[in-house]
Amino acid sequence: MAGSDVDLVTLRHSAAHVLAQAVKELYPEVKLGIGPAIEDGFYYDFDRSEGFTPEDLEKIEAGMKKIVAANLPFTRREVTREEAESIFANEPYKLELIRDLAEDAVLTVYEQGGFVDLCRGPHIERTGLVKAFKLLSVAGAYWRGSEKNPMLQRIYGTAFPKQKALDEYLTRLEEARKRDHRKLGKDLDLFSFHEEGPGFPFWHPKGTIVYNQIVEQWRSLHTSRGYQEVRTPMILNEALWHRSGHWDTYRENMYFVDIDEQTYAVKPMNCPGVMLIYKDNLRSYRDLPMKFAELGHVHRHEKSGVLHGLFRVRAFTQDDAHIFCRPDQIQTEITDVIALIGSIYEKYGFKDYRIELSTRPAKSIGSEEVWTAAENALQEALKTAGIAYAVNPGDGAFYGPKIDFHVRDSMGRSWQLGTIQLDFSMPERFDLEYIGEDGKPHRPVMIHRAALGSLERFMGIIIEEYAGAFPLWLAPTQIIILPIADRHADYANEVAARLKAEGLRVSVDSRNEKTGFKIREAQIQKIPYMLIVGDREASEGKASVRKRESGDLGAMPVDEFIASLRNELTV
RNA sequence: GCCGACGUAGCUCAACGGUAGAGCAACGGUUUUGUAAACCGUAGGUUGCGGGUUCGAUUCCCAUCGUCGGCCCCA
Repeated sequence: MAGSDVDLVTLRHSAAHVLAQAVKELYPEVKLGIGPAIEDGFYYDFDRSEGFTPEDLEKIEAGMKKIVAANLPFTRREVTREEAESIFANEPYKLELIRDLAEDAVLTVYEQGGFVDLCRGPHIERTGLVKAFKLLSVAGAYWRGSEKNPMLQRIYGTAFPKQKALDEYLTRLEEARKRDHRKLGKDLDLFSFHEEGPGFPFWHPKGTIVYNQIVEQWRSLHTSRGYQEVRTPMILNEALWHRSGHWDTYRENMYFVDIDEQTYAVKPMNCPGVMLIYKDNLRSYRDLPMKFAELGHVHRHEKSGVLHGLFRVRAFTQDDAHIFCRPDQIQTEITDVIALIGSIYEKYGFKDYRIELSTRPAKSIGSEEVWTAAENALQEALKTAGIAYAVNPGDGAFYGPKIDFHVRDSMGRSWQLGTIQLDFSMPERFDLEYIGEDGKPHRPVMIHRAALGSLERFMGIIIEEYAGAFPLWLAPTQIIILPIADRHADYANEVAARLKAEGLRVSVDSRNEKTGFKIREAQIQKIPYMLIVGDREASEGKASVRKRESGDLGAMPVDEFIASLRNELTV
């Protein structure tokens, strides 16, 4: 398997070279950036003032087909720095790359059909091997990934060894589009966005039911593990944010309001508010750990270009919690949090997740010693728990290092959900204390953590995960009752009342429509169960059950149906 | 924020310089219906918002807001 992965990478990298060759042949004035293979394909960056139109992409694709048909050999050649500089004399970006290569680096170029590119390789043998490829899109991308650099035109494409694999990939893209949460959110009437508040989601009744179900599950798991739920204010005065360090490190993402000649900030994070709760009482070593959970609605002024449905919004609810503990409790606490997060994911079928440890970022607060201590503590906790993890240098929060949970969904996509952040700085800044066994004040440690990350993003993820077909416990409408004709409405309402009495979410479709039509609509609305009731059912106290996934299950007594739902809900 | 594309009825789309059109949904009627779409009719839009060009703009130009695909960021 590993072998074939490498081949795919090589194939795509070579396809990127073919793309660059085609572009250079069509538009010789274009300057080359870089063109690597990426997870699902490849891209190549070009500097061209006019950009590329979809028609240009078609021409380029045709050019690539010719190059593939010519079956040109790729040849590798080692060159001296001087040779390289002369070959790429008209390619400023390549020259920059050459300049930045280590003194003793071996420079290589690859050539096919007169097109030469600076490249480490490897490549496939001949262009004819690029059998199945397609250019997908064009987008701006900063040279070397920095917004300080010029923006180049990036052409994305993908390539596979066989046409069948390419077709399957394109079908998969199509499938992913069908389950896009933005589309399903509209189709299923879950939420909306409006010009009046870009990036601020509006939860409709059905979406709110799903949201509340998630919260209910979250809440019961937390209270049973000793968390105490709190709520802190949405806006707090400027002084607090200076003290927390947000003013200096996070201000550009914050909203402010001026009232009574004071500046208030809308909270972008919940921690400073919770600090005040901790400080409101004298704490004993016996009180620790204290675990304050908060479904905190935070606002962050994200740049307009990054907004993306529910995945990236400007107001969201973190399933936050702050654990205040003694230094000797860090490991147990972190181990507990890891276990809790795992049990929350399990309910959604997310069993495949990986953990990453992120260390001190460039923009941060706190001393070197404190950071090292915090990073070591997290690492120790992970090692003791025997959990494998990768390290992301420089990716931590400004107040401390963190562990992130990345889950893989049913479509193989990865999402960052949970996070555990260890913080020695904030307790320092807020001068938090607890009285130890020795009767003297000591500094507690704070652990910030979230399991779902943001309820909004999580909703987006599970909408796509389930393609809108929520499991019974989450479904906005769990059961819809479909009376065959007007004369069955009373019986339908009677059955509905019995189900409602059981706490089930049920509705009755008594419209003047044919049963086939009502079933079709209920299927499109992805309602888990349909109960069809007519003369036969009414006379026997039964209901014909139709399940969303498996269709007609036949008639059964209403009690029996209720019992089976009870059973399904407790699994 | 940056690059590019796109905003037409509740939804999905058409018309692309000459008085804005379809399907679905909505509403009214007929039908009383048995496991994924009955039939007939009615209504619905200062074409995102603001300027400009033109005899005339949904169509061309400018600006602005929003959305989409990426980049930089990020829960």
